[in-house]
Amino acid sequence: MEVQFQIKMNEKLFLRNPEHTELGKKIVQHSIELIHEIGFESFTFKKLAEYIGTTEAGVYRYFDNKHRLLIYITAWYWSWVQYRVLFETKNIDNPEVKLKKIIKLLAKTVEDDTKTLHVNESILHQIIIAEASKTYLTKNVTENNKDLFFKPYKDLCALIADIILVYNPKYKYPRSLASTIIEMAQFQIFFMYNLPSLTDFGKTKNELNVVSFLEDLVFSAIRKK
Amino acid sequence: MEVQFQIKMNEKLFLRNPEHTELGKKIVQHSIELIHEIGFESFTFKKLAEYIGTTEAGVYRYFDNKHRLLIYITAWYWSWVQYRVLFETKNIDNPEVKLKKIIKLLAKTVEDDTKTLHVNESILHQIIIAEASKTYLTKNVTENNKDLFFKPYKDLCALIADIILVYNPKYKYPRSLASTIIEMAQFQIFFMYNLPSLTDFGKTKNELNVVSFLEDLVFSAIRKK
DNA sequence: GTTTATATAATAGCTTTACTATCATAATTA
DNA sequence: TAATTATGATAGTAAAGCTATTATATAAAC
Repeated sequence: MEVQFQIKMNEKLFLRNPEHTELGKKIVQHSIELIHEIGFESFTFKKLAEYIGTTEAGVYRYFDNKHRLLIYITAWYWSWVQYRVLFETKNIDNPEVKLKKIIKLLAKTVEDDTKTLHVNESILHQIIIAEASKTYLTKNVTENNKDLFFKPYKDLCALIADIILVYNPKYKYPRSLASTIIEMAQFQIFFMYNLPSLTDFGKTKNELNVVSFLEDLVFSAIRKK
Repeated sequence: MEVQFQIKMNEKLFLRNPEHTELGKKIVQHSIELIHEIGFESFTFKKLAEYIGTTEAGVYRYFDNKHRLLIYITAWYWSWVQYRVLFETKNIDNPEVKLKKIIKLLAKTVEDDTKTLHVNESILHQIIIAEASKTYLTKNVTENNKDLFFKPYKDLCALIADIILVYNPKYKYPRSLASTIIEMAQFQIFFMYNLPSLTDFGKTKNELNVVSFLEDLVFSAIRKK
C-alpha cells in the first residue's frame, strides 16, 4: 500500500484541475523549473508551452494567467509547509521546541520529498523566496483574499501565532510576529545570497545563521518578562 | 534665501536626468501618482504619457523602462528617508531614543513635505510599501546591485545597524535586525490594510500599533542580557 | 462496439506592451 | 546666426497576453 500525499486546492485558482491530468501536472512542475530559471517577469505561457512541448492555448486551458499560476504554486507550497509543520510538531508539547522546529522548517532548504514526485521542493522553495510576495503585492489583493487565495498562508500564520500564545499568553503581537517570522525566513535568505550587506551572514551564506537570528529574535520578544 | 532640498541620484538610473527638465519632473511626479492609482503591473509608459500629455517616446528618453523608473523612485525615497533620519536624530546621543525615532519615521505615514513640491510623499510612501520589493526581487538583482542601484537602501540599513551596535555592541545581528525593521515597517502596514489577519492591528488599522510592535521586537532583541 | 465525453494538438488572429527610429519644431545657448 | 537641446508627432516592430476554431486521439459509458 502506498499512501499518497495530496493537497486539496482552491477550485477558483484554476480553470481545469492540473492534478487530474498528465499535462496539468507537467504544467505545474515545469512552470516551477522555468520560473526558477528565468524569473517570473520573463516567464510566459508561450515559453512554458515550448518548454514542455505543448501549445500556449493548452496552458491557458488550465490557468487564467501566469499570476494565477504563481498563486496556485504558492498556495500549494504553504499548504505543504503546514502539513510538514503539523507532522513534525506532532506529539511535541513544549511550545519552545515547536517554534524552533517551525523556524528551521521555514528557513532551511528542504531535501526533495519523494512523496510528491512531480514537484522539486528545493527549487520550489527558491522561487517562493524570490517570487511569493508578488502574489499579494498587487491591486487585486483584496479581491483575491476574498476568494481565499491566501488561506494556506494565513492558516500557517495563525498556527504559529497560536503556539506563540501557548508559550506566552500575554504576548501582545502573536500574529504580527508570526508573519514576521515567515517573511523574514524568506527575505533574510534572499538578502544573504543577493544583497548580503543587508544581513550578518554574507560571508558564510549559511541558512543556519538565519535560523539563529530568528530564534534569538522570537524568543527575546516572547520571553515572559 | 530659499534652501532647496535635492538628492544626487545615481546617473545609471536614467538616460536623461529628470530633475533637470520640466518634462522630467512631470514624469517622476505623475508616475508616482499613476502607479499608486493602477499598480505597477498595469502601469505602462504609454498610459503615463497620455496621463501627462506627452508621448511614449518622450518618456523613453528619460528612463530605459518602467522597472528602472521604479528603482529610481525607490532610491530617491530611501535617500530622502535617510536625510530625514539624520536630520531628526541630529544632536540626539541616546541610541534608544534614536532608534525609536527611526522606527516612527519608517512606519508612520508622512505628511507632505513642502520642500520637495514635485513629489507627494504620502502617496510615495504608499507605493513604496506595495511596490518597493519588486525593485530587487528580480533576476537582475546582482547586476543592479553592482551598479549601486540599492545603495540608498543599504546605506540606511547600515546606519540603523550602527545605532543598534551603539546601543548594544555585543548584539550579533545588527544588519539583519536593521533590514527586518525596514521591511516589516512596510509589510506590517501592508498586511494591516490588505491582509489584516496576518497582523494584530486589523481592527484599529493604526500605524502606531506597528510602531509599538517594532519597538517591542527591537528592544527585546538588543537589550543587554 | 458504437456513441459520447474528455484531453490535447494545431492553427489563426487580435489587442496591448515594450520598445526603436526618424523627422520636424520650438526654445535656449554659444 | 548657428548650434544645441528639449519636445512633439508619427511610424513601425517583436513579443506578450490573450481568445477562438477545428481536428484528432483516447478513454468511458451505454
